[in-house]
Amino acid sequence: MSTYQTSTKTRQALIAAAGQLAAEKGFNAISTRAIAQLADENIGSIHYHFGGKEKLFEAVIQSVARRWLENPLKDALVDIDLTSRAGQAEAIRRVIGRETSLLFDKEVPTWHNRVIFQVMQYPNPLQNTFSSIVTDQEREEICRIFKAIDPGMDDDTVELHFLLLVTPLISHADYQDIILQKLGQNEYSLQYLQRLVDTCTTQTLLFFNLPTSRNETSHDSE
Amino acid sequence: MSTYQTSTKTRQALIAAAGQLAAEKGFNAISTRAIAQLADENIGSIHYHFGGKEKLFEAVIQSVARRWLENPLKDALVDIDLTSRAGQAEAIRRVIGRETSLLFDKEVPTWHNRVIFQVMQYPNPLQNTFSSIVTDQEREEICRIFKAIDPGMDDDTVELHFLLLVTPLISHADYQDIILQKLGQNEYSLQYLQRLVDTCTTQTLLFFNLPTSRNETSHDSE
DNA sequence: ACCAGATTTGGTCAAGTGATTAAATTCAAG
DNA sequence: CTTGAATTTAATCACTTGACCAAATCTGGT
Repeated sequence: MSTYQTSTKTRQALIAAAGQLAAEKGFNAISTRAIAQLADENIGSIHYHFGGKEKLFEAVIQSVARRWLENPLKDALVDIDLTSRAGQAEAIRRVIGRETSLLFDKEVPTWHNRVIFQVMQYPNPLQNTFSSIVTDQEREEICRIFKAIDPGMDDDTVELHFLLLVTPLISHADYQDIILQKLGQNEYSLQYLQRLVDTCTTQTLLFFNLPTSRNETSHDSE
Repeated sequence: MSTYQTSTKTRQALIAAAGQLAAEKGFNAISTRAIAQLADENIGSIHYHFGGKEKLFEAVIQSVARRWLENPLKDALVDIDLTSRAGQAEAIRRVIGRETSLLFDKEVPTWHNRVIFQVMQYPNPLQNTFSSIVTDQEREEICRIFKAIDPGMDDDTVELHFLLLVTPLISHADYQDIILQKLGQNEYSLQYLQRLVDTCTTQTLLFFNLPTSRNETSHDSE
């Protein structure tokens, strides 16, 4: 009747193991046996708990997506007046800040980000799952900001600026290993992340001639 | 004796097929049989011509890297005076322009870029192959530019700006399929690429307070 | 036309694949 | 403590994997 205590533990172990391996080798390249072994669970459990390999992968995506679902971008922007230049600048700042927090939160297992990008690389069913849950809403909100900054902007240009805003962050998550190797660190330092956020923000604000300081309207560098 | 005509044709067919499949599913997820079938060659040929699956993959990387090897960044910058603000600006312009050409050249099979990023995602032997051939030199040249722009810049900051310069382009190549889908096109239009280049360039030049027009020297006090 | 070496072919091999299931085990509720 | 459902286990299924090889075929030089 009721569920066992061990049940959710087994599920979580399998999800974590699958995510970890998928992050490393890609979803196409991992076997149920490898997952079960890493999770220290039986192979049959995958079929029992999830109904098969593919369903397990769906659960992995859901698990990763939860972080975004719990922090809707819309909520973070709800108090902002997009008609003022200062409000627009603040919106840009929050978008970059929030995305950075979500991507580089030290609480989050390192495989989370990589799983996302494994999935987004090439059209596949899992990609649709994640897009429809997360990416689409994000894009919509961010595009709304750009439309407010320049109402005459055509759709392609909006998409371009959306991409220019998020790709540096995405790449930093995507290529975390190589980048950290070059930086000689084993995780992004707070200073580095702060500088990343600041530089991205400033570049965007400068480009749109928005106030770079929260209190002023004129623009100055550094 | 001499080699047969069909030999290189077979090799090329296998490399192309392997690249195509690796672009789609990743190097870890493709089989020699699938490669041989797509190439319309016999499975045994892979072992005969390359000595095994892994060696074939090495050849794929070599094949992709050739484009960069034939266009060294150093050559593109050889006539630039990095001590002048105008020269620094021109250097930035050339870096972005050249990288865009290399990445989005319509002559190049679409699988080339994706293979690169499949390989760069996670530490593996193929990654070292590509890094040592291509990435390391690129980074060194670009970092030289930033050191010229601001000699006081520390190494981490140089790396950061190196990344901010190239990641928008890389992501555009990396996530080509999703982006094009959103743009409703099947390849990047010249206008879009031009706007991408211009925007990236302008953002960087504005940030470093470099002259954004080729004829001016600098339009601000320093 | 002929030959020697280059290439291709089709097949075998052990190892690994995902799915499935019956049997064994564990646990919460009565 | 008993009971019956929830969970775990280990084994089997048909199938694919990369490597390898001996035989067959092809090709360029003579």
